Amino acid sequence: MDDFLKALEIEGLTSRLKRLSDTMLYETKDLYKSLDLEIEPNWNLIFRLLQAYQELTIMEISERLQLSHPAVIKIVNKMKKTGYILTYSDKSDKRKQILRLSEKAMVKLRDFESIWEVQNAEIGKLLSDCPHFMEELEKVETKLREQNYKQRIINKLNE
Amino acid sequence: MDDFLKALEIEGLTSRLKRLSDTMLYETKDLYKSLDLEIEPNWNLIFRLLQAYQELTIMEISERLQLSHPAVIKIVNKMKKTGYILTYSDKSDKRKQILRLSEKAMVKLRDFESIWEVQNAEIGKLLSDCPHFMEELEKVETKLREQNYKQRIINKLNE
DNA sequence: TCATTTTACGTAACCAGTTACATAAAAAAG
DNA sequence: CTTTTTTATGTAACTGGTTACGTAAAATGA
Repeated sequence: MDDFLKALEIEGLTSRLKRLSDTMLYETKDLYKSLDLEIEPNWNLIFRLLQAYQELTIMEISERLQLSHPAVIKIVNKMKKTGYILTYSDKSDKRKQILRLSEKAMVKLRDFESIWEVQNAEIGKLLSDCPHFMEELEKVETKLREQNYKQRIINKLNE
Repeated sequence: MDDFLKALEIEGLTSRLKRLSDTMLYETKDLYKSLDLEIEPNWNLIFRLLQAYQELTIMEISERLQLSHPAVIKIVNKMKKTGYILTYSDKSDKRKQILRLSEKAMVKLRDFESIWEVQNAEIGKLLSDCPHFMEELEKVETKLREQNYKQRIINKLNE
């Protein structure tokens, strides 16, 4: 079966990126379910952040991951429900909720680290004959950070 | 602001792909809204398919785009509501719904083609110093088609 | 020809994101 | 001080995907 998105060349690119990212997401969910791991795809990001910084607020996570704050709230609420994250409110700024990893999280991390390692190795293999992929992805991200996609199109239309 | 996902290297890749694909999706929606165009991101895929094949069923679209059939039904229902798609049921197989572009779609397509052209040119520019991106993306897709991501991990764990 | 299996479509419930809006606390400005 | 603006968080409604399940028609096979 030929891939119509590929045949569209440039016009199919964003849909292919979405397809790839959705595939990774749903297969990873399925993987964790099969292995009976109490974790979701992308929770690793929060674990990694809190490993690196110990304590962070919702907004700090939101900025560092470049995710909207409601998205972070949703992830964090689930991780609180499973007992991986503890929160308390900042004494000097009562608006802020300070997040840190629980003892349970520290213990579970050992299991999680080993599966993440396998996943990373497999992704490495998928990229084994793609030596420019990461670097070129970064170039695209950088360009879009300098000027966003929508604005690029608007400017072009006004030329 | 440094990008934490980038710092995660391989481990941040799938989240970066999701972030990029979400960004393109939401900015494109926003773009069409600003321009008052009665179209959604990814409707172009259906337009292109029906331009190429004139008539297709839900399942044929689903296979060619590698999207689940409920996803196709949702897109197509919206496009029917805006009057771009006409349907009738196959005489010789009453299960099948045959889809084709309406006259309205053919007229609107002229406007849409011109904005898609600008979008494609801009994406081309984003990729201008990424000569391997499309080709390497395809390599990854091919590998995942040969054996899916989940199975790769499972196999590795059983080694 | 009739029972069984497969296929096409549809619906429901879920998921991970978004934007838009509300509220309360902190910071800035008068 | 007090008013105004900004910031941190939370909630609601929406979006474009998914899987799971149901149903009717077609194809298969005994």
